[in-house]
Amino acid sequence: MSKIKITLPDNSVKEYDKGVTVEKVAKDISTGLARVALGAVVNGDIKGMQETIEEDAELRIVKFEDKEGKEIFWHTSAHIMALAVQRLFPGVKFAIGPAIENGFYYDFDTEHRFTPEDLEKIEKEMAKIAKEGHVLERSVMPRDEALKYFKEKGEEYKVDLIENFPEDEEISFYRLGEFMDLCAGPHLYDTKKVKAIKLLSIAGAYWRGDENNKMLQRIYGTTYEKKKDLEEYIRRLEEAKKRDHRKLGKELELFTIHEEGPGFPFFHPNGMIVRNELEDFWKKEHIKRGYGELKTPMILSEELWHRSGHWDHYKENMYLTEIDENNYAIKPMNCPGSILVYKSKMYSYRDLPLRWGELGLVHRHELSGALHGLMRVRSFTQDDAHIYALPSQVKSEIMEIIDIADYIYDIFGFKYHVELSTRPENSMGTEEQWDIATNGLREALEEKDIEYVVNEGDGAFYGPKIDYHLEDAIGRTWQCGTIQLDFQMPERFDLTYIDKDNERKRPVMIHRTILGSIERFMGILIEHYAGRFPVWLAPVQATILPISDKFNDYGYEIKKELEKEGIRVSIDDRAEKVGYKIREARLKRIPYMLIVGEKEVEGRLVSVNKRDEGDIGQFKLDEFKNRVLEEVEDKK
RNA sequence: GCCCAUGUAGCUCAGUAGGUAGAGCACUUGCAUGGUAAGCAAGAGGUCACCGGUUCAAAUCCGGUCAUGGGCUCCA
Repeated sequence: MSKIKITLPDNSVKEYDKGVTVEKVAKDISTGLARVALGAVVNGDIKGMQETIEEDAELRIVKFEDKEGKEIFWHTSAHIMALAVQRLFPGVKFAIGPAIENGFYYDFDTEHRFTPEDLEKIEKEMAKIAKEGHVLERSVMPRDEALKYFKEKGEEYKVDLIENFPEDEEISFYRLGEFMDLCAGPHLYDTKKVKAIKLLSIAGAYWRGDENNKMLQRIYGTTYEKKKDLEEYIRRLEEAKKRDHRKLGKELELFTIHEEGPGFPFFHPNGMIVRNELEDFWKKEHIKRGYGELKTPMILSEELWHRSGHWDHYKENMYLTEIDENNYAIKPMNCPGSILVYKSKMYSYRDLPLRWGELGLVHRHELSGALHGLMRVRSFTQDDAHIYALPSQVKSEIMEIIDIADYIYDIFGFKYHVELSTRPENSMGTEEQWDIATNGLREALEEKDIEYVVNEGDGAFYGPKIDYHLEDAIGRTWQCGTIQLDFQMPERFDLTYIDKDNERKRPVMIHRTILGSIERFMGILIEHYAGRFPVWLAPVQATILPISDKFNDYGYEIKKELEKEGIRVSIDDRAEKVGYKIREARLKRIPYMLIVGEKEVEGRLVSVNKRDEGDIGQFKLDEFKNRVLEEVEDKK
């Protein structure tokens, strides 16, 4: 048997027989790591304890705290759940069961409808299996044998999976007790480490995520090594729910959504303040950067949408209407409107690039089941802009947009990730145009040194795009900013400029948003700040709380003073105790409370209570004024 | 759109083996004039989402509709 050299975590090198298991190597590590080992990273690949090492390698032990460790742990947990389901509900067919971000799921096909009570039963069975301490046994089978095995068992989904594997590969299996599953691993050595189990929800999911396929039943769960960690996770989930923008939106009187208009949000006075502040900020930043502003109509003739390609590629999502027996559509996008403005005159190459922004209200028919608070609605305002550029200007324009996005997201303190979305199936244009456009975006990203993931086939029908994804309170990500490069619309609408050589040429069009939609962005902002908006966005910036109604007059006096400076200030003149008023102001997340009583009237002072900080002392009215104005100016 | 769950006062929720509803907060009024997270008391407020069926009787059982929530992206 040939020998291989393995470098261990303490940098010592040991010699082993080729094909040694990770388990064996782990046991040789003297530091006690083997006890906590869930697997190992070997030459960059994660391996379970059962797997073998075939060549010289560097080995790093993986613990639960590591990303890879959780993956192994939850993957094994999915198998434990599958075994539990097999025991309790014989005849269930198995689809797939991966580890996900905070746990795992498994998809099942059965006539039986799983209920919450079933989840409890399954949980108990899982605990039993974990305790039984089964070792997960890895094995391999040739492809045709594996196919035969699953065909005989009637496991049609496993058969489907294998049929889509490369022809000549061996198929690996893991056996957990009586449950034998098609599986690449890696897995825990045995089930004993799984100590805390919680099944979270039952959901429908299409086989292979395709709505033409059968809908399976998916059970989500999570597991931990320690009970305490599971409790901590559940507590975090509950905390996050408290900052749900739908809950805060109602509590802070920002917006509501009614049965009478599903997906069509109503903004209340408080919400409009946040919205208007955001929009004003947006406008100022864009004027600084050479943008002009447009406002184009919401209803435009059907014929226009045929020309733009939306009719063929986007009709499903459009609302249609009729005026004087002619067909019209409510705009789902702003670009055709912008294009009509462009076409209203002739341009020289000297005029380009043209940058035109539009806070454009669009309507899209989203699937009813996809609606979600402000995050996914049927009418929303895009902070859109279209840039008409010479081909030679495209890259610098894209880089400029990347800079704006950075600048704006940074003000709110957002973390985001970037995706590059490539050509979708149902799209316009030639392969070559798409390549040039996609590479253009890629180069800009790389030149800016921005990390991105490629999202194959998710581009717009007219061009590839760079997307900015922001996180909500519970870690779901939502696309906000987007930069799309478009050679199609200029072609379709015959957009031109006159170049140096006196020839008519085609400009390139860039579609872009930064906030994405005002609605979605506000939703994310609400969750990001947990309703505690920074002073410049807060619907009410300061509230005056007289100690008793004897001091209401003074309260109204200073209210007037502050309003003169444009500070949004309210007064609570009810005959309530100050403790009561403070409680209410806190629940409204008002940044400053100004408490006024006898002491303050005498010295023309305000006693200031700052949100999250409490009493910060007495201020002269002017001092306080300046403090707030500076904070508004600073934005952060 | 599809799967599952849910829908009782403005909000959070209780309730009924089928006999037309209850709490706390909020709201109104009165008393209390109180210095940093809920003062006391009284009052008002609901076609129990909507439509239909079963029944002497339906908020409760059955069916449908609408809306909301979670999921349908994570690839053995």
